[in-house]
Amino acid sequence: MKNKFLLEMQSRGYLNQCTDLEKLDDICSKKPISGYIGFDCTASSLHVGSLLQIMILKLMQKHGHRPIILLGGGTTLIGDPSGKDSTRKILKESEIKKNIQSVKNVFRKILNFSDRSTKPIFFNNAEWLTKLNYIQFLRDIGSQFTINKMLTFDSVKLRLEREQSLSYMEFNYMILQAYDFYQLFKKKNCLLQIGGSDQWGNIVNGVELIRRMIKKESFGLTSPLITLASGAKMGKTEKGAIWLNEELFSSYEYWQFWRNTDDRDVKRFLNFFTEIEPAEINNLCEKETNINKLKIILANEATKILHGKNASVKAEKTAKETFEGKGFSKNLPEIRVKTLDIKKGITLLDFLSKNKIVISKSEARRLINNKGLKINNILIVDEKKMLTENDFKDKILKISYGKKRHFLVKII
RNA sequence: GGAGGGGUACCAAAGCGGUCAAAUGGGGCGGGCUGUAAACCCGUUGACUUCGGUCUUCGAAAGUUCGAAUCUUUCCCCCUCCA
Repeated sequence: MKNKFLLEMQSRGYLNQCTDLEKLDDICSKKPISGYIGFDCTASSLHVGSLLQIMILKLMQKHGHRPIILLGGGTTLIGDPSGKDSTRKILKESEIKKNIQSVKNVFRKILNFSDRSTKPIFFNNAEWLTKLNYIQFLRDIGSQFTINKMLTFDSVKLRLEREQSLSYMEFNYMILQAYDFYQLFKKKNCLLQIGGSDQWGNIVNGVELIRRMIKKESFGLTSPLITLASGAKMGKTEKGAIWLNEELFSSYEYWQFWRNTDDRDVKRFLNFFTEIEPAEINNLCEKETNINKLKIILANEATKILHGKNASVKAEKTAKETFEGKGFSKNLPEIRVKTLDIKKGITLLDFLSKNKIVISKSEARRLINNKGLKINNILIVDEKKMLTENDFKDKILKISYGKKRHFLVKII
């Protein structure tokens, strides 16, 4: 391999499988290409599970290629059966529209829109999919696919083997995705489709469709499925997803997410989720004996890419003040209360549940009994405690839920 | 279409008339150790509570009973085998 883009893909561990790596290498070396990745719009934000794909788009830009982002307004109407045991709930068109708008913001933050030659292009496949004429589509596109072959794809095969139902609607998903690639190829000369390893079947179908329809060559490439050292899938934790949109997951929480990376994942993640050169990462990992320093670098770099330098610096400072100092940082999540409410007095239990720090008062009682609640770093033992003005210093008070979750309560 | 098995908390799985807010394991949460990691150890894991209890929960509804996750009926859903 000689192409810098592909070489870096490989050394960062983004490369899993490619339809024809040698030829792609050749083409990429000669001229800039366009490549696309499709994203579902089933939620108003993407989560870190999609971040690797976005990093790949960013890497394309770095090496002068143009990313195309396909937001699946049309395919989200159907639902991809890949890797799913059951049909997922079907969203309303209006919801999908809203999701698309919201998801676009993440790309605007992460990718570079100022360089003309690599400026990303957004597409919504609803543009062509919703206009299809069924009979025409069957004749032109449907005739290119055999059921025999479709049945052999994992997304279908696994469902059938497990005797889980697969609706005719979902069965069509792969054809539609293949058709997307064909459309992008025609519209923007998009030569490459990238996706997670679970997308391999869908991608190959697209490559094949293009070959059959217009006798042109295109390429497919997949990235590996990332799992955490603990075995869990990247992106969702028990507490909820690690969202990329700030409204759903603050930059401080995001920084904390990376800061809390498992030791065993640190080096991989530096390669996956930062823009530090791979050689430099090797160097760092060899030189730095304190792995926590590396985790801070990871958190800083990853946060910078999504939320910007300022947010990253602020998050690091907040973390430092909160975990290393005895005082409390001004940048912790804030809860505002009115003077009057405090003057009247409120039980701690009511306060915690009213401000959604706990889900129920039982949870709060349990927490106190388990020595997990602190106010201004002082352990609370009395579950009947009242919250009064005396608990505040300069109208501020810190509540800690365990060692990691802290809130500032301000009287306004 | 025929025969059988099953639906229990976040998940898996026991319980099969009262002592069941429901064993056990996993997961989660809190604490300890430590490094905001992992491993390990301890505690906790329906809601409300004046800490006496009260209310809701074992696929859904109705019923039997002093008393039902447990028994009966109907309905819904899943699985296995045969056609």
